[in-house]
Amino acid sequence: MSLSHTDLPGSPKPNERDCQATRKILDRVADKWSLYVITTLQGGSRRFNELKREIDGISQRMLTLTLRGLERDGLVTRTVFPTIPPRVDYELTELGRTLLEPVMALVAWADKNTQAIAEAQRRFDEEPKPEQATIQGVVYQRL
Amino acid sequence: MSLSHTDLPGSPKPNERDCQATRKILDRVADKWSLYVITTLQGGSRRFNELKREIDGISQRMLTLTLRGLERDGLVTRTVFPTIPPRVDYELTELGRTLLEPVMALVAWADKNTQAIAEAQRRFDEEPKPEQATIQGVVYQRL
DNA sequence: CAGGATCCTTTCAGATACTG
DNA sequence: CAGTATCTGAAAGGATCCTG
Repeated sequence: MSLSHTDLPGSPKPNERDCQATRKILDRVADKWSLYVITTLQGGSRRFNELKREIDGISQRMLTLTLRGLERDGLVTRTVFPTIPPRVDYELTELGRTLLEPVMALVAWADKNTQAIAEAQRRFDEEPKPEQATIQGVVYQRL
Repeated sequence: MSLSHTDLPGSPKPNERDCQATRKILDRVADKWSLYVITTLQGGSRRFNELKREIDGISQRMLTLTLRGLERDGLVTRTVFPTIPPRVDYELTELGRTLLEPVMALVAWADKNTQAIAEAQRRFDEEPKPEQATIQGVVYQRL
């Protein structure tokens, strides 16, 4: 499922269409901000600025773009109330709520393994680098 | 960001440390290439170029970077065989295999809902844009 | 309040060349 | 084979200003 190269004639393409489709969905779902928006909308509908406040670090621009993408994919509904000041509510669709289950499983996994990963990182970072070598307990610096 | 708990009103930063940690993990896991590498390693250990061939569209550089990140997080092991030519095997760790379950659930979801999303996109893209308005069945172009 | 439009900087990622 | 190093164009993303 090459994205943009010339496919050689004769190259086997099992079911390239499905692969690309699945891939595109994963690209969206695997997106950092999408994930945050979805989990935040778990608690029910939110207004634009509520989302912005609850999703720490997101800019107004990225929130808009992310919401548009999710809306386009049918995962989120956008409801405009023509009041002054305007009010726009975002809510998960039925499809969006089905996505919640696998996504929350992922979040739960992350929550649970925070410690283990932090320790793995510490070990990795303390490994002797190519600039160093530890020989019989003595550290040598590469010249 | 309140991914896994509710923020009490009035408490500005409940336990930001845990949130940020979870967030970092999600950032890695939600990464496009990480997801592909993990699912590809589901079938057992792979060599570098095997991964490169099976993950279509990934560059050698991104594969290296992704593998380093996963190795650092303790999700993948890297085994070097000092042969000529060299051989390096990558394999999911125990921790990495526990990640497989939520990740595969996500992939299954994407697979299952490809059609629904494609239709939602089609509907969205056919909606009258701000440049157009449909009034009583007649389409007007904004000037 | 909820964005759209711009500008502008930073980061990402592909292509290429080189190495043990 | 399995990388590392470097360069560069493309893209992401933040900051800011403006409007219905």
